[in-house]
Amino acid sequence: MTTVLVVDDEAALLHALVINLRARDFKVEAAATGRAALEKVARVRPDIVILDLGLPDMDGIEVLAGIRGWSDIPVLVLSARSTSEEKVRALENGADDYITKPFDMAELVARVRAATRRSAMRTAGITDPIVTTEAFVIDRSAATVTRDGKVVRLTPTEWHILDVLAANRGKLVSQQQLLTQVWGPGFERQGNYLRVHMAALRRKLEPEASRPQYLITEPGLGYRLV
Amino acid sequence: MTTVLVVDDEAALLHALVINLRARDFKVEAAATGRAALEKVARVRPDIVILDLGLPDMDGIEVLAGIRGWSDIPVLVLSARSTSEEKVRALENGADDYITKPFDMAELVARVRAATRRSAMRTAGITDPIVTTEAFVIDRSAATVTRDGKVVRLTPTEWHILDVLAANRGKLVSQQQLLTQVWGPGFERQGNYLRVHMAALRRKLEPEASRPQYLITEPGLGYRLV
DNA sequence: ACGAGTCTTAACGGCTTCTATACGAGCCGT
DNA sequence: ACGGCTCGTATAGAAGCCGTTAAGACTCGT
Repeated sequence: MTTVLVVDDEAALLHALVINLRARDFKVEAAATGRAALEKVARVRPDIVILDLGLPDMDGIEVLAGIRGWSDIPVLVLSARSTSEEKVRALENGADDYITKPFDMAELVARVRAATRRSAMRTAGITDPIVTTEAFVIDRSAATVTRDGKVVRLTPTEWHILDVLAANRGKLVSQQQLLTQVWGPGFERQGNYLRVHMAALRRKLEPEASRPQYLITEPGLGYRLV
Repeated sequence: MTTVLVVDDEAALLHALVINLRARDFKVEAAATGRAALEKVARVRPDIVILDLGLPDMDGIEVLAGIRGWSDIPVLVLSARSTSEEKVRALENGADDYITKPFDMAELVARVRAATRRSAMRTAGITDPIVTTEAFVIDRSAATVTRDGKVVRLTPTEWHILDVLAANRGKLVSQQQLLTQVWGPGFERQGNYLRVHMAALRRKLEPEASRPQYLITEPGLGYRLV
């Protein structure tokens, strides 16, 4: 779940923000001073910060700079000042958005979503989705299977099937699910396709194709990768 | 240099934007209709789009959706409407920012900078600008390939393909992905383009063009650079 | 307006892969 | 023990995909 850190010293506004964001399925942390904000950013590691510039203990831009000194998380600035100088100053100092008070709650939430969506894209591709068993390794992003250090050549449909199974490793995947995912809708009756290609997969991946240890069939239901 | 595509049908406003952005060291392209905008996004590949929602030929949100269908570039929406419904609609549909007219030019430029800054972070940290294989070296920032110490001359399309593959080195890049990234949306069916240009690439880069070692084809799925 | 370089388009052959079918093995409840 | 059902295996022909080539269309600079 997305964690939002809200920084504001007005209790009423802070409360309103917390309530509204919680209602929209965000996990919310709150801070009322610049010092507390910096501390919480470091400790909680939120996915986004909503920062009111009018804080009692330090200048809002300083807080922003303090965050930007070591982190790239999106910061959405909130302020009563609407002059373009103020906006430009915040944006040039690393803010991702600038909203003037009073603001509309729906818009603010939409802007929070937009900012997190973009920053999530960045971290998305980093972790390679690799599924391992004792006998072989499936690299879903590279579309390769390695067994005993050697890449196993799979045909397109074999790969598709294995990919679906790997995506639900351990879980049971029904035949219908597999058929529609791999062949598209309308092939739900072609259970024999599955049998043929599962056999090919086992021949290539299982140590003993006749006694499957990893590509398990769940009679009457479907298949499972363990 | 950062390239920005400005989409607006009011000649005066369009001109003002172009002038101001050029003065701030942006490379600027312009479009006056939704259709022209979509075409230019695919051809020019700007780093950011400034999109006025009030276009004569199609709904601004449609244009936005048309871009988002295949590309992640930042889109900054411009509109005369200031209701929160409109803002939310644009932001939920993939807009990165929403500015209401009339707007301050300095603020707009600051917001453009903020959006490009964030999107640049994404491509910077992840992909190494230089990709090396045993046979040749790809310098993505200089757009050159070196083989045996000599620069290999590539045609624009060849380079574009190689660039996409290099950005995902080791990973499988599907044919559709390659086609939309290189030719733009609507070319997903032209698999033969890929065949022809991949052949040319291999002739120039592979030691043995008939037995590819680096530009690997994964039948039925796509290509991979190793 | 011309020419060099580039992209599109279409066709073909070779090879791999999928489909479709048939048959045997195993499991289950009666 | 037996019939019914599902699953695994084998195989031959059909279909699909890829690499290659070459010719026409196009773009650009001269």
